[in-house]
Amino acid sequence: MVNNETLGAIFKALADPTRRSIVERLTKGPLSVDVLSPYYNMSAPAITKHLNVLEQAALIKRVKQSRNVTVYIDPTHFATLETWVATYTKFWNSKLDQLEKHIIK
Amino acid sequence: MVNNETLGAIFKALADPTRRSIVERLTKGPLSVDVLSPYYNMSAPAITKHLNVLEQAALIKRVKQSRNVTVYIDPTHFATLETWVATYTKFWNSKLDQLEKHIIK
DNA sequence: CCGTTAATTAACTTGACGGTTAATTAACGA
DNA sequence: TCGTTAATTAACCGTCAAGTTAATTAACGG
Repeated sequence: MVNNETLGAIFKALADPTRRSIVERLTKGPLSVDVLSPYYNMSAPAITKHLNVLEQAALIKRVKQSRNVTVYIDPTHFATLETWVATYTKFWNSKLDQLEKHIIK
Repeated sequence: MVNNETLGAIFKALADPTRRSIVERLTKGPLSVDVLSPYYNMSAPAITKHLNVLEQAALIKRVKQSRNVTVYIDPTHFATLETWVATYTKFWNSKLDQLEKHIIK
């Protein structure tokens, strides 16, 4: 099973709309912090904090090159998340199957 | 695309370990509140609050029958969640494919 | 060398969250 | 009828999260 603490960090990270938006933008390519800050009408430290949360959940990676920090998406935990969700949808589908059989019978 | 507000409610609801545990237990069958309360060494009002959050995210349903409330899991939003996650894993898989082709070439 | 810029850290404020106890509502049952 | 039980609501408390501004670090460039 998936580590429960890890799972909590992932859900907590994705509960915030700004962070979900950042993740979505990152699928279109890596970004630097100074681009994100004006986009969200938010101070640079606020963005830094959001990135910390995302990084702790291992949903992103930061690479510092001289002064500039580039932010990349990290796919591993999206897979973790998918696995977790899948266990529930599978469960439900099997229930539906049972129900269907029951009705047919 | 999936409603952003709905998505926030779902992630927020699943960010708490007690609520994830409740959801997990509900897959084994419906429950009543008075069973949950002692199990988590938690007051009944605390459980009520957790159920409110889960219900607002439409992850569970409550059915009151005379004095007792039975709690059921509601699968619709697990599907919503799966859809959302899938868009990211799909994105990533396509990136991997591109990378693979690039390496091979 | 010095001013500017990118990013983080520190310190603070505000509001939401997770828990509590006490009070309330409503239904059961001896 | 009246005490008990299931559940929720109300009011409250401590902690954490999300934002701010100010200060700090480090690298760029004229």
